[in-house]
Amino acid sequence: MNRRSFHRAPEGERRQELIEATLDCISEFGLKGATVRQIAIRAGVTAGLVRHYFESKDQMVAEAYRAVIASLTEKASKVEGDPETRLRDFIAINLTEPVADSRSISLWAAFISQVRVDPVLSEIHREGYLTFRNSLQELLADFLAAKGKPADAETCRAFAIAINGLVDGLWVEGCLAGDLFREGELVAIAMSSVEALLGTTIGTVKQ
Amino acid sequence: MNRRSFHRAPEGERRQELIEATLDCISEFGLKGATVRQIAIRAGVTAGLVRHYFESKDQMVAEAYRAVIASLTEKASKVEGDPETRLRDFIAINLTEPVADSRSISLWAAFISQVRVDPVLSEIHREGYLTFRNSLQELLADFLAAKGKPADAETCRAFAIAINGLVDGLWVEGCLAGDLFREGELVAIAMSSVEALLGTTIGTVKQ
DNA sequence: GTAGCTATTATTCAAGCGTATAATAATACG
DNA sequence: CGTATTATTATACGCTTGAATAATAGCTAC
Repeated sequence: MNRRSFHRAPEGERRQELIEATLDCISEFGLKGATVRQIAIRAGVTAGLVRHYFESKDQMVAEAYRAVIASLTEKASKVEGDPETRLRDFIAINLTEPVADSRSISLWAAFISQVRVDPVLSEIHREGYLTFRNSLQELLADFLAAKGKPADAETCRAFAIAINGLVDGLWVEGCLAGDLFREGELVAIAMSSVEALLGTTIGTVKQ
Repeated sequence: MNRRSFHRAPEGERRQELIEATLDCISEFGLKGATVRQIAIRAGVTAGLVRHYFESKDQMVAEAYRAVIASLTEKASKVEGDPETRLRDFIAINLTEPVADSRSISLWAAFISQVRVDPVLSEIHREGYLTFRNSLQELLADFLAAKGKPADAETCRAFAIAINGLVDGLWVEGCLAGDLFREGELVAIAMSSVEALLGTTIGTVKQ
């Protein structure tokens, strides 16, 4: 009858630990391997506790997805400084760690693969995507205006779609096969590509 | 004792049906929901038959992944005509159906999410990615040479990385939220973006 | 301190999983 | 036409899953 000792965690903290453990398991073992038991082990508790904090495993996973999106977007959303600096930082942040790493894309892909299956996840995704693209669009509007270039809504929309695609695509490439690129190569390619797209320098120094 | 009637399928055909059923289930129910039983139902056979054609479920899934990559790359790999036409077709093919649809990205994402988990899938992915990017790189080399632009290996490599990223990123955007874009908008944005990147027209007509 | 609350553990359950095996029906071949 | 072959079905097995329940241990308030 050796019942294991334990300590009571403050409300909220344990929830956070469980969500983090969920993400760890999904990235390491896949959605299939992220079982309630495995997650509990990772969080250092027993399986039953999950249902004390969440209505179901599915609900916990959905909240974990929200956390992923937040971690992928929050850093880039709070860039500061003049428009040019903000644009440069936006690109660099999305293509370097911790945003660009294999854990991130594992999590992202795991959830994307469920978008068709689970309408809840689908809605969470769409919300996150639009927020991200809109913040990029505003950033571009400021930047183009500062450069004295046409910055009407339609132009900014097209640029935002293109640059969002470019950055996302390079992010995927880098996350999945970072070893195929030289140090800083992806960021450099992104910078010069954005300059070519916008027809302006963004303050990067050509080698 | 009503044993269900059945017909014997020609060798290879049944394998193909099972792989197709596997992909259907993964895209509709996720990797988790793609159980042997569900796959068998989709294929119109009983579960036991899977093990008659494949050593294990995992092996069947790996072969299914090969099929996905093939379907995503084969159309774009056999573009024909002069370099300019081939480049244009390459872009258009990747951003319109059937390559760009929600089923494709569900499958792609499901496998990407397993790349860290399963070394077999990881190797299959890397192989497919490099093949795809190299064919794009050759395409660009031909195109730039035809346009009388510098086409050294390093330049082509950087362009291939950037354009591959751009196309992949737009592909993801379109697959996940096609309804957010106007008809043909993504292709148009891709075309004009590639023109800006390469500093050349590629024969598209500006609206 | 100690009574009460609840966070946490321990245990149990039915359902579903991948796989193994044996029975059977469709085909191929002499 | 009969027989061997094997693709297919049917059934069973051991294991894992998410969830429900009961027991218990740590904290808080008085």
